Formats: sequence, C-alpha cells, structure tokens
Amino acid sequence: MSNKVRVRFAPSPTGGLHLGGVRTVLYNYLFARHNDGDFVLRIEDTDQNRYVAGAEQYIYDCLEWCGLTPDESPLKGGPYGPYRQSERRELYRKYAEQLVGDGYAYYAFDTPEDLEQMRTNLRTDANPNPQYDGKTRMDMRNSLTLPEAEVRELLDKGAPYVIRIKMPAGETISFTDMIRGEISNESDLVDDKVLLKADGMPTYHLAVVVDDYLMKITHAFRGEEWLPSAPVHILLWRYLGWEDNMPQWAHLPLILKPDGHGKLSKRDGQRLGFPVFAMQWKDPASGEVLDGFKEHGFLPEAFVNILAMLGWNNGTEQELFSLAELVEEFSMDRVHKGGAKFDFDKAKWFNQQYILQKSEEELLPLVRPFILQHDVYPDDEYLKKVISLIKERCHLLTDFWAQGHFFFAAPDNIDIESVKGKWNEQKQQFFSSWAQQLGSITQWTAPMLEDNFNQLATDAGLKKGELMLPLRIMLVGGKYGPGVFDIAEMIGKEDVGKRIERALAQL
RNA sequence: GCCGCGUUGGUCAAGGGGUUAAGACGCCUCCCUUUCACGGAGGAAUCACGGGUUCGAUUCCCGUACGUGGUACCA
Repeated sequence: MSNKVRVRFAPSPTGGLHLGGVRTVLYNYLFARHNDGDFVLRIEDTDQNRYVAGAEQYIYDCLEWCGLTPDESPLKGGPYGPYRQSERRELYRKYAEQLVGDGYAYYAFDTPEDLEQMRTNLRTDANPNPQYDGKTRMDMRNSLTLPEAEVRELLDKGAPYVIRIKMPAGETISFTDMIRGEISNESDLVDDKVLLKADGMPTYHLAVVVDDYLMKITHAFRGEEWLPSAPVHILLWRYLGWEDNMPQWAHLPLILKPDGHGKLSKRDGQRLGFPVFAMQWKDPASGEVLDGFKEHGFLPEAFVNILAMLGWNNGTEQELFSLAELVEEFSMDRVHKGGAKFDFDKAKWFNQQYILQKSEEELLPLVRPFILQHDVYPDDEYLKKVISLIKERCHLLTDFWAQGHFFFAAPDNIDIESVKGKWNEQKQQFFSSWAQQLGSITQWTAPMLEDNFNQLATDAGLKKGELMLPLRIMLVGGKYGPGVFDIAEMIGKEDVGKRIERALAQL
C-alpha cells in the first residue's frame, strides 16, 4: 500500500536518557514530521539482566518535556504493537528458526565457559580478540559440527543453545548511508553474531531487523557505534527475504566530551559540572542522582535547539530555530559526518536567547519553581517585576535566584571588602543619616529615592559616584544586579533601612 | 592487532578547484552603563601532515598521522 515514511527511536530502558539519545529522537522526529510520516517509540528491553525499574516511564517523561512525543508507543499503542520487545518474544524465535532451516544460521551449544576457553586459547598479540566466525566455528559445538542425531537429541532434552548467524565467506557487503554514502565491509571479518539468546530472547541484531520489518520502518537512524554491525543487519534483511523493504540507514555522529577525546559520558558531566541527561535520573539500585538539563534550568525549546545544531545546520547563518522551523528545514543530508564536542557555554547562550525572547508572563510559571526551592513564596506581581529587572542577566532558570535573591531576603553575607578600602567617617555619617530619614520620604519610587539620595549627598559634600557602590553592596551583597534604586523601591523602606544599618555595623 | 568511520580557529560551523576562508559561542579591547548584564564597535585565532592531479588545491585522488567506534548470549 503506501510508502509512508515511518521512523523509530528504540532505546533500551536502562537508565538516564543521554544528550545523544535525545538528539537521535529529535532527528527522527524532525525527519518524520518533515515528511508527514510516523514517529514510533519502541522499547528494546531484550536484556533482562539490565532491567531498571522506572526507566521506561522516565523515557516518556523526557520525550514529553522536550515536546517530542511519539505517534505510536507502548503507552499510546498503535497498529503495529506490541511496542515492547519483551512482549514480542515469541515472534523472534520463528524467524530465527526459519534462518536455521534455510541454512543461514545454526544452533550453537557452547557454554560461556567454552567461549572463554576458545578466546584464551586463541588469543595472541596479533589477534587479541578471537571471534566466533568462519575461521573458528568448525571447532566449536554447534549444529554444523555435531552429527545431526546429536543435535536433535540436545534440542529434545532441552540443552541450552543459542542461534548464530552463519556469516558467508568472501562477500563484500555494502549499503548506502544517508549521511556517509557508500559503506562496505568484508563478510570474512564479521563474526557469527548471536541472534537468539539461550533465554529465548533475541539480541538487538535480530530484533531490530524483525521489528523494523514488521513495523514497516522506512528509515532507520541510530548512532555511529552501530556501523560495524550494519553488515549483519543487511544480511539478515536479505536472508529473511525482505531486502526490498529494508529501510534506508543513517548513522548519526557521536557527541563527544568537551575536553580530551571520546564519547560524552555521564561522568564527564559530573566532572565538568553540567548535565548529560535530559531530566534528572535517580538510579533505583544505587540511589545515585544525576542532574538533568531540566533541573539545571534549561527551557525545553532551547534544549532541542541546542541539540539540533550539534551536528546539523541549514546552511545559513540562522542558529535559533523553533521546533516548527526545524521540522520545515531539516534534512538528513545536511547532518555532519564527524562527531561534535559538547560546549556548555554555547548551550547556556542558547538558553539565554530563549529567556530573552519570552515575556515576564511566560517566564513566571517557569521561574517560580526555582524560587520556591529556596523557601520563598512571592506573589505573581512581585515575581514578574523581579523577572523583568533581571532576565537579561540570566542564562539559566536557576540564575533567577542567583541574580535576584536579594529581592526576597537580605543577602547572607555582603562583600564588605569592596567597600572598606575607601571607607571613611564621612560616608559612615552619610549612610547613617540617610537610613534614618528614609521614613520621611513620602513617595517611595526609584526616581524619588534617587533625588533624595542625590540631594543629601550634595549637602554632605560627597560625590554620588563614591556612594553608589557602597549602597549596592549593602542592599545586594555584591557588585551585580539592576539599578540600585529600582532594587530599593522593590524591597521597601523598612528593609532598605535594615540592610544599611546592618552593613554599617560591619564597617 | 584487525575492521569501520571521521579530521576547517579553543568549541559549534559555512564554503568546496581561483574567496580578504562566512557566521556563532568563548576570550581580549573600547563605547554605553556611577555595579553586573543587555546592546554596539573592534581584535587575536583556522583548512592535521606528505605526496600526486591541475596553470592553480582548504576543496579531487593516494598515503601517513591522529582521533573515535566496534571487535559480548549489551544495546
């Protein structure tokens, strides 16, 4: 029937959702939307040893936060379910058996110990990683080496076995990658990958092919770490007789750590002080909590934009894209081949751009949770005013507290050293008397306050410039923040007085 | 070791036989601002290396180096 574009994101629910994972989701999503196709979420939970409670729900939460919700998923259902591989278990065996029947795969009865034995026996400096392949398979215990009767018997009495693909000899297997062009591998160099494990579950290799076929996936995008096993998948499509339906492949470049080399890992984030996961992840087993972009104060639109630009651009100078614009502009052939180092400074800049774009009204509900964290409960009007005064100095939502805490409470400690140097009795007198006559100021507004302040300074024979920094330190605690009289207006007569008195006591 | 993939400033990157090799982040200087930030104006900084092909290579080809991924009954 139709050749509607269908793509899928197929994570294995084992922990936090990494930057690179979200970017794979994003490129899938953009490609699907751009082509009026379907975006499927499939859960690859075939490794029962790696089951982690809550990890699947966490993936939904992350996708929802990013605004990249799938059209079909275990949660939502769809015409090609089930979407959880553990629930498709029986399907895979049939195809594995079919491959054995057609001579493309075989039963292998070697125990893990046998395999280890083979590897240690064969390991040399020239060949540090011996494989189960065309060179070694005839020395192992499998349906190719054992007499048929014995194989039958082992199977009948329920001996544990796996099914392995029988890689052909002397073939060049090639395919066209949407990003990288022609890619080819020699079949002799690829090992006889396990297709069906002893516990009856498929490995990724079998499952990805069977499910992509059954789910009518037209384009398959995944990380470049899959490139070396692509020939196995190509062969499986061929051996199963589905080659005409094989999706087009695109192997996405890696996201690398900012310093040194290598794939960005969660440890790098901890080490360098930035998140690596989309949302906070609490490991149920270890109790370890890993920070996410959300909790770090990123806006989802910014996060998505950052990821989109990490490996893709539309050839113009534009860097800020809404999701709708990305959908419009996205194409796989403009994705980079090389990996990109993640730059947290640039990420913060993106987020700042989105904060700047938003109105106080829009920012209000986004900022509030980050203020609440500090046990402060301002009313809407007050918070909005604060937001408007400080938003241009905030890169992250968490900065609203860092840049605005003094609007809600007196600073814990003040940078008294910056004032001390040029401090004198005259200034002490000035602030003391200003604090005392605050009560007589009838109109408590920034301009009136400033006038009053200026007047008194002139009367005392002091330059305003010498007094501004001390006043700021007294009210704010440091050398930052919006106009000092705006701050004074906001925090009110009483607090201004108190803060001045308190600072004076320290000088 | 072997195999795959990659390589334009510190980072993200445009470009692709002839260009002053864009732009952004970051950094520095200056302006604005009696703070910080925003904004504005400048600045430093780049085609990994060696061979070809060519009148001419950053661009095409081949090597080398380096990086990275894989080499599991993990995905």
